[in-house]
Amino acid sequence: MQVVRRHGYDGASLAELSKATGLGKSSLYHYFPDGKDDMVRAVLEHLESQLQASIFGPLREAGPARRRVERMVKTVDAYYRGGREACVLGNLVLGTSRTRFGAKLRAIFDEWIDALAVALRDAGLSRSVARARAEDAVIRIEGALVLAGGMDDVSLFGRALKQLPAELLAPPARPAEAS
Amino acid sequence: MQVVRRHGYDGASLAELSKATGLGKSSLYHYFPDGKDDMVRAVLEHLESQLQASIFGPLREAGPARRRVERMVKTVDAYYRGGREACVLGNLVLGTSRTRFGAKLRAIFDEWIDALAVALRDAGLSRSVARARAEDAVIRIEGALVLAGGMDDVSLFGRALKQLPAELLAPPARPAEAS
DNA sequence: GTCTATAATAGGATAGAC
DNA sequence: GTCTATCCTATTATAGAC
Repeated sequence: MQVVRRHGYDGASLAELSKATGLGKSSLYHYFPDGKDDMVRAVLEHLESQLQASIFGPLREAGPARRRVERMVKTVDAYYRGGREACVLGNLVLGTSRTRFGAKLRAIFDEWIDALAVALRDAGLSRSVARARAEDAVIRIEGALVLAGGMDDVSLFGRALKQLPAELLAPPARPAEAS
Repeated sequence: MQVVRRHGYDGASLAELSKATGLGKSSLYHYFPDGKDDMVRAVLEHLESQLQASIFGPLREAGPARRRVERMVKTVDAYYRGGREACVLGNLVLGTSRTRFGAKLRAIFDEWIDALAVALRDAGLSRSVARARAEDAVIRIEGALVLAGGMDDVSLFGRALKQLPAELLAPPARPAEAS
């Protein structure tokens, strides 16, 4: 997963995957007979259950909505190491890997948005506002990772994360925000 | 530029660059003696002057700030073809290309944020709020491209762009927004 | 400046011994 | 299940004719 998140699909060579896992190429092909595609699929499966356990699940649990959102922010911050690590998903939204793994990528993004929207509904927001803000949150997180990486300034990521709870949980009175 | 924006650095092979430009490999090496790095540097130079002419410049021109921001949004929408095209910059914020072109990437993002902050200051916002919101705008644009790509739903990009002017030009009274 | 041809290497993938 | 050895292709890059 680290290799894919750092190099993307095309940049993740078998040599690097071998080094990172400690497995020789033959062992990799033993576990993943279909080659690199198979390995990246496994990365996405692993990522999905990781996210389910650490982010999506907690967002749906009982408890104050603000707490659940703040917990997500903390977990996200840790997961991306404060903006120093890139996003596996963002990295695979590119070139040929996008068409290869499109369905899974979409599913994971969707689970994320859904789980966050549940928390926002519990905070009293309408279904459509909750959905729109949940999308916005993911947009901000992914965008902040890109900009923090491009500017080589992780404080951009920290600031974006810090703003999230207030923006997401604000009263739904903002002008252009449709119900 | 199209090849780089669609495939990223690692995915942009000389074969594709040759096909896209209509130049044979030898011709490419004639114009770009240092190979692919040279070509991508040229892409970034070209992109920079394109953006200066079509986005950064107009953002700094005289005229109502709202108009200037709306014009940027329109140009951005056209440039990314409504979310169907990826971002060259976002694509190069990855793997080895990030360290190779880091300085240029940072410079271009910075010019963008600076130009936008000028417009926002003209709208009456303080220097620090203008800067923070300008960063936020770039974050949203890049993030919306990632999510629209990942979800295969360009309407996410359209919606994010549509919200931008109002969010950027809102009165600076929002709670957690430092001066 | 462009072409054909060709290096030289890295990349993905497989064979077969152990 | 792991190892060494190897294949094949794509890739970056160069040489030299035109």
